[in-house]
Amino acid sequence: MAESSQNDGRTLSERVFARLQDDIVLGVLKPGTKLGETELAARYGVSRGPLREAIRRLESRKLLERVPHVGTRVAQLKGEDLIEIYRVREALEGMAARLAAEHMTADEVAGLHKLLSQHEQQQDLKEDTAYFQREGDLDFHYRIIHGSHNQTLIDLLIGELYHLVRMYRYQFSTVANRPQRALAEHRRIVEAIESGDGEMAELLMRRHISRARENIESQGRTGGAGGGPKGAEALSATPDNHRETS
Amino acid sequence: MAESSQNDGRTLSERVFARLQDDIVLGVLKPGTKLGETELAARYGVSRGPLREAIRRLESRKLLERVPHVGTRVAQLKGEDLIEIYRVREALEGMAARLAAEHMTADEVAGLHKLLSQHEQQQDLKEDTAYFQREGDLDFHYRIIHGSHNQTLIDLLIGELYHLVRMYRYQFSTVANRPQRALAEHRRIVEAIESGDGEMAELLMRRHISRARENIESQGRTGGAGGGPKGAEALSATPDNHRETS
DNA sequence: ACCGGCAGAATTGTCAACAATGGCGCAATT
DNA sequence: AATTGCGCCATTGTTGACAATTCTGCCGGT
Repeated sequence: MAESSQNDGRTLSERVFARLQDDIVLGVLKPGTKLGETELAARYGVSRGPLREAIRRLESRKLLERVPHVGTRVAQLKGEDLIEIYRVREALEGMAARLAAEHMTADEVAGLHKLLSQHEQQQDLKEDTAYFQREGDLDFHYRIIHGSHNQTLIDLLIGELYHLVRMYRYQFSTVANRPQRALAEHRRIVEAIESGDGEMAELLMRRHISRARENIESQGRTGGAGGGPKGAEALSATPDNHRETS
Repeated sequence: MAESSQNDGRTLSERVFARLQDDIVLGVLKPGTKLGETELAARYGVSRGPLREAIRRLESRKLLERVPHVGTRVAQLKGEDLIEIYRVREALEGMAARLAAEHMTADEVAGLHKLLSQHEQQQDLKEDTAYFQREGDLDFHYRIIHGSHNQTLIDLLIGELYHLVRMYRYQFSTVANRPQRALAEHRRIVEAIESGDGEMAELLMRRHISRARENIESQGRTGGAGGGPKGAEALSATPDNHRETS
C-alpha cells in the first residue's frame, strides 16, 4: 500500500529513483554517506545518465545533499530540522483536517473508523506493535491528508515532507511512547471530521502534532549542536533514542 | 533581489535551470507549450544531459508536466489549482507569521516598516504601480516568511510554492484590486509581529490570504472546467482577467 | 467514406567516452 | 618540523551517438 516500492516503473530513471528513495528512507544508505555516481550506477545496474536525473529529484525532496563538483551524500538530518518539519506539519495537516471535515466522503470516513478499530485491537494485544504503530499512525495521517481533496496539499505533505518524517523514524528507530493518548486524540479528530466541524478538526490536529513536537523537543538531546564545518565523516547510524508519537 | 535570474551559476545544469524557470514564470514560454528537448537544448546552447536534469528539477516544482516517452510541457494551471495553493498559503504563511512574531530580529522588523512606508507612498502617487504592487506585495510576504527563521518553511514557500504564484500573476496579468485594504491588513500584521503576538499575527495573516482567495473565487470564471483528455493544443496566453490581491 | 493496421519519422530514453574541476600527496622551502 | 606550492589522480560535468518508444501519415479493407 506504500507509494514507492520497486514496482517496475517503465523508465530506468524512475525505477532507480524509487529504489534509491527506499534505500535512503529505510536506512540502507546511512545518513551522511558519500555517494559516488559510478558506484551507485553499478549498484543499480544503470548508467550515470538516469542516475543523475534520479539524484536531482531526490535532491529536490531534501533526501540528498549535493555540492557541485564535490559529490552527493545522504541527507544528514539534525534534530532541529525535525522540529521545523513538525511546525510545518502542524500548519499543513491542521488545514488538511479542516478540509477533510468539509470534503470527506462517507466511504472515507468509514475507512477512518475501520482504521481506528484496528489500532484499538493492537492496543489490547499489547504485543510488540512498534512497526504497526509507526506505519499505522502514518496511515491515519495519510487518510486525513487525502481526505482534504486538495491535490496541492497532498503532494506537498506526502510527496515532499513525509519521506523525511519516515527517514527520521527509521533512522532513530522511533516508536510511539504515548500510544494510548495518541489514539484518543485520533478518535476526537475523527469525531470532529465526522460531524463536519472543520474548525474543531483543525484545532485538534494542530494540538495533536504540536504535542508530538513538544515530546520530541523535551527528549531530543542531539548531542553536538553546531556541527563541524568540514570534517565529521563516518558516524554510524545509532544515535541516542528519540521518542515521538504520531 | 529575486532569487533566480540568470546569475552564472557554476554548472551548466544550474544555469539552464534558472533560465528555464524564469522563462516559464515570466510567461516567455506559454503554459501548455510542448517543449522538445532538442529544441530547448539548442535554445539554451547546452546538451540534452544537463537540460534533462534541469527539467527534472522544474518538474518537481510543478512548473513542468512530463509524460514518459511523450514529452514535457509548461504547466497548465487551472483556476482550481490556484484556490488550492491559496489554502496551502493560508496554512503555511499563517504559521510563518506566528513564528516571525516570535523570532524576528529588530532589524527585520525595521525592514518591514520601511517597506510599508514605500507602499504607502506608492499609494499616494496613484500611478500605474501595477508592477510594484505585484512585486512589492511579494516582498512583504517574502520578508515575513524569512522572518520565521524556519528553513524548512522558507524552502517550501519560496522554493516550491511561490514560483507557481508568480507564474499565475504574470499569466493572468493579475493586479491587486484592493490595494488600500491590503495595505491596511499588512499594517495590522506588522503591528502584531512587532508586539510579539504570534497568535494574532497568524490569525491576521490567515484572514489576509483567505480574503485574497475569496476574491479570486468570486471573480474567477475559468471558462472550460474539465479540460479535454487529448486535444486542447495551442491556446494563447490572454485569458479573462483574474483579479486578486496579495 | 470511415475505420484499422502498418511502415516511416521524429522524439525520448540510455549509454559510453571526453573534458574539467576539486581533492590529495609529495616535495621543496623557510 | 611545519607550511606552502605543485602535479597527479579520482570524481563530477558534459557531450554526442545509439536504442527504444510513440506519433503521423498512408494504405488497404469493409
